[in-house]
Amino acid sequence: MAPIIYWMRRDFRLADNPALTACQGRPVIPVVIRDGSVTALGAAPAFRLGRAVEEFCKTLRPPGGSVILRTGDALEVLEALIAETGATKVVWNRLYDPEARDRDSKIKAALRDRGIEAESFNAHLLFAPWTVETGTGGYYRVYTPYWKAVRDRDVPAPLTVPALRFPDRMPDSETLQDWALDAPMRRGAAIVEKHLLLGEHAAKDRLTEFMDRRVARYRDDRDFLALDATSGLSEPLTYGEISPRQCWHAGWRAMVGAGGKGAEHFLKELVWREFAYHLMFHSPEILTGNWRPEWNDFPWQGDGEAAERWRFGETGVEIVDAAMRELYVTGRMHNRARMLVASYLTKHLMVDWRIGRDWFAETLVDWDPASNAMGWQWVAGSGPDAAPFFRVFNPDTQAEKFDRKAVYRTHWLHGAGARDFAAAIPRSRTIRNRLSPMIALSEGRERALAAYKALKG
DNA sequence: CCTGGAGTTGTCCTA
DNA sequence: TTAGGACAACTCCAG
Repeated sequence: MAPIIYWMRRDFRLADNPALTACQGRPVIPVVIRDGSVTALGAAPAFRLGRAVEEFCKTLRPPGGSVILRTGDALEVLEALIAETGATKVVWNRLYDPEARDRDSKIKAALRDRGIEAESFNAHLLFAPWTVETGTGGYYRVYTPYWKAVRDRDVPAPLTVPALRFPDRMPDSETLQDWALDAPMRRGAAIVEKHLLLGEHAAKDRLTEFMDRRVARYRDDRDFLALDATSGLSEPLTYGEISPRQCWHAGWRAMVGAGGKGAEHFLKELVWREFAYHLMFHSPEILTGNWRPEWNDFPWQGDGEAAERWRFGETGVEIVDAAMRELYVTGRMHNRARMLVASYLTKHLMVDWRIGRDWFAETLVDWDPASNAMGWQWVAGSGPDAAPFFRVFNPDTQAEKFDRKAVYRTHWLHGAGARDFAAAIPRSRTIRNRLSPMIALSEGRERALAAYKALKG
């Protein structure tokens, strides 16, 4: 019986996996292709992708199955595998960024031209971007109406784990060692590794634990930087180790149960992820340009000393520096801290939001193109449904509110986190403590607001 | 077509 | 000490 090729990209799970489920009954050949979309990844996302592949291989059942690794143009790799194995069908779960859509649609057409079945599925999102539209047929530019439009929709129940079988002889494969996806991380890899939430089992356990123990307090506690009060699920969601549908149904069960308002807020956060994809699909320029073109005239600062000090937590503003260290050591950052450091970079330092976007793309293990671009433009003020520009975060006020006892700052500036940071950064760098801020907080605020005012006038 | 309510996450000053 | 209003209009979106 001819095998099916299952092309894996961001869906490293067995449960609720439509493409994998479509492989039932025939021998399946899972393949990961190192094409341009992989080589273009930042250091942390590339490293994390490799770990996702490795972990997925361990969960494959029955044992004996494996994931085939190949390098090259995706269509050429798939065609080579078809020739080698006699496969007659290729399946995958869709991605929604513009480059992937362009690549995948061409591949689908090319395969079908050659008489190969090609089928793709939605697994990465709750709501395919084109299925949500305003009353007049446009796309949503404001979150709340988007939320109201989708919150009561039926979401299909998650699929169960399919029964798989593999060909008697698998095609040749490269190895993860060959790929060396962790190489750009250098000595940081071993440190970030300790903080990963890795694999399908761990993600499922985390979701269960979150719904059992944390979600009821989510609304009240999620902003406190030193608490483990958020879901922490962005990372496995990015790599598809858990599906948004699994999260959605768990959230709904909690909301009608003991989770209440906290669970509702969790669902809204999940829908922010959907909204980001909705925007990226209908307005892909959000990835690269100021979504509001008037911001093209804002005097954005380029990549200089200010940006470099920001990246390595040397701004002299403790809460900002602590957060930047958290990012470097763990590959993640608390949601509120992300807003705060983004506000500081784009407003107090007036550095172009794209410089921050790129650093996050380099360092976040939960990096997602849609959420990252939307988040940066939201804070910078240049995006859809953005915060008003006068809404400038004051790092001192934020620290007083959300890190009152300085537990977070102390950990990253003077405690175990500081030691991890010292061990993670390039050897060529020396840690500089007690730096003076580049600009006083009030002065930075006034300067940014003045530049904004000039823009409007 | 018109109308009107509303808009994730803030800060600062004044009374 | 604390609560309320200003900050800026503007766009979005449903009815």
